Amino acid sequence: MNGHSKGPHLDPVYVCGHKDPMAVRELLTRVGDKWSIFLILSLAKLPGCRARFSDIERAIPGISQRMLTMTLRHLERDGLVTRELFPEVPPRVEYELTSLGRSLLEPMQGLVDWVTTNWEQVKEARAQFDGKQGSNIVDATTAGA
Amino acid sequence: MNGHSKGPHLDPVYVCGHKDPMAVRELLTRVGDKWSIFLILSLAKLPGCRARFSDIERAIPGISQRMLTMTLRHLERDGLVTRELFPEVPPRVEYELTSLGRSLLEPMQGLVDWVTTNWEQVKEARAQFDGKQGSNIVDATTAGA
DNA sequence: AAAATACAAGAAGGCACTTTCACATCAGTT
DNA sequence: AACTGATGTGAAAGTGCCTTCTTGTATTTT
Repeated sequence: MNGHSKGPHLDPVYVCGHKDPMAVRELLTRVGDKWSIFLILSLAKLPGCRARFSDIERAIPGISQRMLTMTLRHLERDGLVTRELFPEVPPRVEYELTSLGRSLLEPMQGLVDWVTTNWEQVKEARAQFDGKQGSNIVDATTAGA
Repeated sequence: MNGHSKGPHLDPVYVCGHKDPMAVRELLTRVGDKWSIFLILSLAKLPGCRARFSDIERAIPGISQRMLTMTLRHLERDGLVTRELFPEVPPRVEYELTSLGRSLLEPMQGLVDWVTTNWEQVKEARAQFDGKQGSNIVDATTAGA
């Protein structure tokens, strides 16, 4: 219907006969980088889903000014946050989740819940898998009694 | 409680006073790579959430054998898919979403729905943002009548 | 006058993720 | 005897994200 042409080096192919996987991957690419989810969930917890630059910086240990700036720009570009500059000195800038950004919180919460419920299982699966790799080389194929 | 030591270079810090953002980011790191979501959603659509290697390969245009193998290994390691090798010649291998993997489909569907509903808005926001950058240099600050 | 503030952009480098290409298996087919 | 099929591994190269460091502003404080 609408010829969507942009997107980060994604072939305009409808995978599996649907366009959903393509678009979902774009979303995951957008939100799955190192810092975006921290920004989104941090803003979500603050009153009015709003905070200034330095507040977010403090809320996310380890983030650099550069990455905070860049991540906020990306989210702003995608319409998920707004940026409001108050021309004071020193400057004050407030970021806020847009309604679009807040609408993303619901499905995000679904992921949060899934992780809360199931992450332990994932870690166990990893431990078991890694254990098998290192020590138990002998398997049914080679273990002909 | 349990000293989890592995994980992709993540500081053991509880961000925002919760551990959720950390774990969610781990999940997004896991599932947010270039191909994982295609694999998961492809398997989800197939009968029994099960398919062989070459079927998945055909279902995902552009994926290389190497990336398909590696992505499947990662998902297997995390307990999201199982791998069953039939020692035939030529070999046959079937992959299937585990119950853990299938439980992830529900929150994933939440993302799919959000994208279906809102992605157009994201694209519009991007277009508008990119437009402002290029041409409309003059803003309220410099435009003192 | 020098320092601190709050925010942000630029350059340079490292590292991780991806891609591409080649190679290996082993029975059945030509 | 060479080829094909189905799955997978290894090496090498490319690409882009992320980190770190530096520079900048204009006012208030010391």
